[in-house]
Amino acid sequence: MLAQAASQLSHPHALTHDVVATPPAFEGTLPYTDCCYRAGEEIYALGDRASALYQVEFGAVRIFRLLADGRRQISAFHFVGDVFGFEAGDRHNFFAEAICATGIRAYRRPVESELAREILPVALEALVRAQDHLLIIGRQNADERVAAFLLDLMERQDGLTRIELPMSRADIGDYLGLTIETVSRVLSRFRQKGHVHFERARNAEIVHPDALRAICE
Amino acid sequence: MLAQAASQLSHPHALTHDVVATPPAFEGTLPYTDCCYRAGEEIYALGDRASALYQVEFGAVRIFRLLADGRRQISAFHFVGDVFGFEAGDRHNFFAEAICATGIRAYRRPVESELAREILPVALEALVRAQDHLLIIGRQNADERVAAFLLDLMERQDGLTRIELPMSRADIGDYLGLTIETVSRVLSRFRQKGHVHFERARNAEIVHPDALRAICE
DNA sequence: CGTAATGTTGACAAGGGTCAAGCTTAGTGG
DNA sequence: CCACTAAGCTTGACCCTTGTCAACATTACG
Repeated sequence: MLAQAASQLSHPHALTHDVVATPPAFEGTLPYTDCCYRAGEEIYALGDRASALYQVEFGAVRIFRLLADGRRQISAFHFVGDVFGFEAGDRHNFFAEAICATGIRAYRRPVESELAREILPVALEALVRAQDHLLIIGRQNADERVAAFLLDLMERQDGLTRIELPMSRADIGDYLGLTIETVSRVLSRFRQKGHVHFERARNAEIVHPDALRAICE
Repeated sequence: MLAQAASQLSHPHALTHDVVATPPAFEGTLPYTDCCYRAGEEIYALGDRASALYQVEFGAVRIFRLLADGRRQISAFHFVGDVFGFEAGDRHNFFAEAICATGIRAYRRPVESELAREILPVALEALVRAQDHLLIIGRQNADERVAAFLLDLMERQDGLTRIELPMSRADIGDYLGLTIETVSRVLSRFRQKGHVHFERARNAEIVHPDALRAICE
């Protein structure tokens, strides 16, 4: 597993281009460099100059904002193949951190004219995702939110019922607008009902996807 | 007031181009037609072909989604000058309705290559707005949400402390992820504390903007 | 002027948050 | 290799914010 090799790296550092087989997002169009991050490491911070586009090669990334008192809202998780890091201005409006040992391909930001065509589809998709998320957080209860989250994870992991949850319960809570405790309680209830089986806290088998679908309507 | 003239129209219909002085969003680049809508009228529905971009000339628009059981999440309000209606695919993912008598300029959707450069900035801005909204709904309480909403309205109405709320309490609730009753109670509390003065339910004076800023941090 | 839609307020209930204790797991160092 | 520790997770008890239900007030409109 690539993540194992990566976890031994003490600092993010450039790799050669042929380490990983992730298909490039901008095939043949943009120069890039690869970089590894350990769990919890910052990829960029709010206010940093937005000078690159990023693609996840392996691992997972959380994108978030903070309120003055420390409350955190995770607006997105990114997994293998996902592209992120484009911004409205020339500065980042968010923080990005590696959730676990993570490889990132950084594409030098193309000039404005080319950039538009390249990333508009990605930006529009991100917009739809953000608005879906808004519906979930604004109008669904804890059970519905967690069910939708598990189904989303499943779909993004090739639809396989065995899923990994690389993020902590705190991450899930901050993504769904819930507390750690509520996330934990809902997952326990799903487990008791037999909808999900947890081998470990971060490895689950979705036993009855349809039960979850029925919950989030 | 243009809205008065518009409110007499019985059906949406094309206007000549020189009725309103709103600066076009795509000056000289795209052909357009103008159209009027009455309060509550649908501009487009989920699933409709996304064949145009829209700009508000006067009035206000709500963009929303529905859950199967009728719960509604308003993802955005659009006011004079705002551009909306771009989508990830070739179909609309949302409903758009006029909140009050509203004039809309519909630009024929440009070909893909031109489209990208035109609307990328608008799309990125919408993304930031959606993600801001996510933080508010996911991590702020009722007082903070309503305070942030009032300040947002104020800023978008030229920063003047006299603001209009064209939308109903139900709209505000569905935008902020609250019920009508909670919105009403919070507004009453703000009124009692002297932060806001309501001349009518939909006309307010923000007496102490800083008090509201302090509330939403 | 009368009616329906919209908004306000109150009483009560419940979903989810807070605080606290205990359990599991992974990582570390002897 | 095992024991210790810290971080992460789970569970329980309690409480608070917000939702629900209902009555009433106000406004807009025909």
